[in-house]
Amino acid sequence: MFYEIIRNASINITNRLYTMSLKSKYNPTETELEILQLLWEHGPSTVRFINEKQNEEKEVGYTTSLKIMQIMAEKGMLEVNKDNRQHIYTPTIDESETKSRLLDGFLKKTFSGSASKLVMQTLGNHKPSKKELNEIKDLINKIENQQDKAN
Amino acid sequence: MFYEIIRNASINITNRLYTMSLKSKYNPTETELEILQLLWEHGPSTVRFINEKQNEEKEVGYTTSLKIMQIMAEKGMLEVNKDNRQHIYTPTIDESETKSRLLDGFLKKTFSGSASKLVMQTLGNHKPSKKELNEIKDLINKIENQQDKAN
DNA sequence: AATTAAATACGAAAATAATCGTAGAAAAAT
DNA sequence: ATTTTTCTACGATTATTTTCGTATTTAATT
Repeated sequence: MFYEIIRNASINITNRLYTMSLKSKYNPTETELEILQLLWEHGPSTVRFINEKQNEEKEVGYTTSLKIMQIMAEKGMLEVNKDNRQHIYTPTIDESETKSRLLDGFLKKTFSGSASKLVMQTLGNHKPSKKELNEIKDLINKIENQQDKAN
Repeated sequence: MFYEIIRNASINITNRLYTMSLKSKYNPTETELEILQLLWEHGPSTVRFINEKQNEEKEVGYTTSLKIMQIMAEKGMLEVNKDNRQHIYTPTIDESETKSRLLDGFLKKTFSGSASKLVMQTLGNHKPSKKELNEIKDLINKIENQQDKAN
């Protein structure tokens, strides 16, 4: 029953470790990222489920979702459990790691790598709530403490 | 002498106002953004100049730069002064406006629109300098004051 | 068991982005 | 004046991403 998924998992784990160590092989395209987000949010899913979620936003043919998810699996970004007819797809890549890599790229391309520019611009455009502001301030304090220690 | 550029300018100003009002017509591609950055940084430039700057990073054929800049002009993102043989290209779109639009898109696609998540992630990955931290803190204070006033 | 419904497999087409080669025009150098 | 260099114009090609149609397989329904 579970052989397949377990076998897949172990293969993909080595796979992931390997490719991760040789530096961020995965650059999800826009559509791929959309699907990753859904999978991260809802956990392992069928094509049908993902396709329906996508259709809440915009019309996407079923075979379109299918094809893309198959390609993602081919690339190693997803792993597939084929035990049942409805295959189940799971991301092999870590959400926050992937996002921070995407962030890095965006930062370089758009803000010439200046993190503070980006932060300022973001805060200027979208005022966060009080609670969020406090979280951010806490983080800043932590960073400052670390810097002080370093001196 | 200057007729051409002035005429172009005025055309493009109305153009810009028009298209801006119907919501962000310009979604520069990656290469286009690269070129925009160079133009914003160095001011109106020739293809040759841009191409040489690009080549400091990676090899790009001259006609490739040319073609892309021509396309950008066609789209209305750049305006061209053709008075002299070496055409001079100028962005018609505003740097910070464009960047904040790109930021918005990225925020939606990658952080489901949560500005504070993005800020936290950014600060976590790239610790800014003391000076930058202070700037950010100032901005946060300003935002907090505004919020207090609103209550 | 036969029919219908719901998946996947596969390949091709459409859309978009990026690169380049070649020709011809204009200027600069000889 | 001729040659050489430096541009732009233009079209074609390549690469990548996205979409979709059709065939086939598998399961569910009657």
